[in-house]
Amino acid sequence: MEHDVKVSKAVLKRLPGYLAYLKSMPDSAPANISATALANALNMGEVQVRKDLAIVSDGGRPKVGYQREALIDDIEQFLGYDNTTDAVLIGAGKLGLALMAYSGFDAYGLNIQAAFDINPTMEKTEDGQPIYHISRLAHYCKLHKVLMGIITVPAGAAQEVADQLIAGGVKAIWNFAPTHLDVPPNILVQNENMATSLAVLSVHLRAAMKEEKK
Amino acid sequence: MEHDVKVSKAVLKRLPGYLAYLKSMPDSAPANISATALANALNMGEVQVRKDLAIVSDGGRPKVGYQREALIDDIEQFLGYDNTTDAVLIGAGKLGLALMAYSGFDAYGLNIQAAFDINPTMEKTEDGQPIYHISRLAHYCKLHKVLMGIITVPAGAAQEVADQLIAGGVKAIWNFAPTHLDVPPNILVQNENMATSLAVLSVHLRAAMKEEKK
DNA sequence: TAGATTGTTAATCGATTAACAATC
DNA sequence: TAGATTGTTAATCGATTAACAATC
Repeated sequence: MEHDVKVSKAVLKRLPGYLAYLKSMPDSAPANISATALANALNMGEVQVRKDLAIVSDGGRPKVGYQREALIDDIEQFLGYDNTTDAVLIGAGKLGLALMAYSGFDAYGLNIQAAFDINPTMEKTEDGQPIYHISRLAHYCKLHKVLMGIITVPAGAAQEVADQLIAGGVKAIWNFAPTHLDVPPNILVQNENMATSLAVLSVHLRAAMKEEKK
Repeated sequence: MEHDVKVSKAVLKRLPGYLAYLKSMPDSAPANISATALANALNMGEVQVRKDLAIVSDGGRPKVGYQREALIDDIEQFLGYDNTTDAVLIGAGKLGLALMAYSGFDAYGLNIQAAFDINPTMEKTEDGQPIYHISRLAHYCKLHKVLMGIITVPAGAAQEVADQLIAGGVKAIWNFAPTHLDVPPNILVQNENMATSLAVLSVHLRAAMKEEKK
């Protein structure tokens, strides 16, 4: 388990897939699983899987494979799912409130403490998280040492919100607004942009239709 | 504008970014824009931007750049945003209904015709799109020549839904369920998996905190 | 003309895949 | 021992970046 190695984003994005598959296996399944089996199940190259697993695990045994439970733990630990990250969310609209209500983030160690909005229409969410006016954002982040901000405001307001978050000491931003954010190099912006997915789908569809006509 | 060239996913994912930026410019801005200017605004390499633009546009003029309006049209046409794709959505839960209600997809030429659910609690969405029982899915897709399916059911039901979609002739699947889908090679699955984003963010945060302690 | 900007050709970089030796 | 599986080293592939010639 080489923790100080720089891991590429490509690898990081594959790890949750392994994790989900391993967790989906019934308890009655064998206690061990080989990289080969994992690769086949997920339609991936077995060498790639093996290399990825080598990063998070301290090794499988030839002819036996990896211990399933241990591997799950290793991936979760590597991804930091075992200790909680506090986050705030800005933009208590439909999407924002849906994310606040989503309970599944617990499993990833993400805890959305509070929401902020320029015009809070209620004091608390359904689940009791407070909704504050956006003017208190930076101060709140500093006070509670919040490290992650989730932006679900309209595109036009996103940069301003990002600036406030950074002023408050936030180190990572999960950006659902369909716009580019300008941030210092030490701040990570992860864009959750549906437009990019739609672009890929749309072009594939057109190509598929052309193919059909032949 | 080389349409038959195979374009990598990496390029496709960058195009919406250019498009959004170009569209966000005020009408009062100059009619021309250079790849250099675009690159600076989006913090990208200028050669990369120029190469990407060369794929969709039939060329800019040295010393002048690209015509902004024409470039917007070219990108939209390339991405197929100019002609509508019909889609169905399966899983009329919170996320599913939020996507149905989102009006912004029009801009990408996406039209979600109908929703399906294993247990439809209402006949129509707020906006009047019908919600059918899932048993009618494959038949509906065939009848209406639907090419895209959007899966927002729980992970355990996703594969079954995907199979039905493919049986109905769907060629592209937008998968919001956090699970791997097994599909034939000519079907495109685009995964919208928050877990992958969270993995990237989580690992970055831990590294940032380590850095701080030094 | 000079200079900004384009588009192309070549070099670099990084990630994936293939080949193979080590091990249980 | 034989064979499955691991982990590593080398080769390939693709994408990004750098260098440069073309053009308005």
